[in-house]
Amino acid sequence: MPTAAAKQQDPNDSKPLWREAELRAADAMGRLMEFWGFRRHMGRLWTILYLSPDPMTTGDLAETLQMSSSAVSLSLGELVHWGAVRKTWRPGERKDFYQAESSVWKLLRRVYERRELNLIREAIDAFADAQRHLEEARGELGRAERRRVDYMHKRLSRLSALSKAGERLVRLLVAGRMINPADLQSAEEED
Amino acid sequence: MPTAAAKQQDPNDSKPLWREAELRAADAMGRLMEFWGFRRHMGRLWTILYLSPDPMTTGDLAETLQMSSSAVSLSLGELVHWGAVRKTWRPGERKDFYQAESSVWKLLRRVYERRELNLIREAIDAFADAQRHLEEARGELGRAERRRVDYMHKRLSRLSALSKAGERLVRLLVAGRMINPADLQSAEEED
DNA sequence: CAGTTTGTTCAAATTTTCTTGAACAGACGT
DNA sequence: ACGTCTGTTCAAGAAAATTTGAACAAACTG
Repeated sequence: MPTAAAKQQDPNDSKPLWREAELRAADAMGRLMEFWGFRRHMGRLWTILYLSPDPMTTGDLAETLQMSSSAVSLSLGELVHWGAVRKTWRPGERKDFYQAESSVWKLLRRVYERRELNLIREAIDAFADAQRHLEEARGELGRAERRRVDYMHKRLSRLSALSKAGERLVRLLVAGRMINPADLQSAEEED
Repeated sequence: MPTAAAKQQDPNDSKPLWREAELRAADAMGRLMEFWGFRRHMGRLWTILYLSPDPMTTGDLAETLQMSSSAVSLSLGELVHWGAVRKTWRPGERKDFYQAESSVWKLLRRVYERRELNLIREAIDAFADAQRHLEEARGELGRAERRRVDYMHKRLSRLSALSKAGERLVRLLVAGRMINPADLQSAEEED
């Protein structure tokens, strides 16, 4: 039975010496991207492209990362959708070529813009909704419950304030403007 | 066969009118926390505690959120570990009581500190390792491969610079100091 | 126009993660 | 010291996600 090592060392494969280093870097970036809410493969693919001087085909990528062509297609498509990878074209070649959009920062900005800002806004809405609910129900309550509801209302206001401060902060980040994290702190200190 | 609605309306359960609002807010926060890399339940639990004027027991929480006691125990333990929830004690009562640590900002800071900074540092190390690998291998390569390796080396330097800028940025955020996101941009512009 | 080559989509299968119930352990009151 | 109540841990089961191979579609070649 062939060992894992034997399987890795395909005799006809002129695997470059630096491939291992490349893969390790790609994996580190994959982990990072996973933290941002992407698939690990997306980070790996992007890195391989980023480190390559020339555009690559899906076949190259599949072989380098030992992925199935469908997995490559899926994650690569998502990268293109996020603007992290560009499809390029080569005269005389039938295949599509891909190259990394080199601005990581641009990519991160887009992530925060589309994913995080939306989430925060949804939360802000939910808090406001909850408050409205409380106000409507307040009339029908006894004294004890009314106190409890008032407490919740106040706390929800604080969560709202905090979320709005967060939203502002992310918007500034996306716009590349200076940020003062102390704003967040003060948003929950005032009571 | 009892419908879901019937199951929810336990006749003996004096479910307060505002419970629904509370749950909705809790869920919004759960989603947000999920984005930070936590379990949704952690956000939900924390929110219920945060909105409650009095400390609560695990039983209260399990009932409110319809969770099993083990699930409560698990997620609550993690919240305590992260410093987002405090165990409090009540004279004459045998149960443990829990209350939310009210500073969300403190919690977020801790997240960035422990989770994100570590990840970034690991990535920085991986990039440096990869570069070292390349340097070692460089001698044994032909001309074409050498050019390729040099390219990778340069790109890895850029990734390193970017990661370090990110690390700095997060550290400033954690310290509550002013942040200039333009640093990130410039980290990858210089070539 | 038929035959290749390349890329995408989809359902099935695998892997991973989450959840649960039961067993265990600790603390308290009698 | 025993029984009861509370909280935690763990292995089994359920749910969710990722991955894959195969079928399909599209674009080019001869």
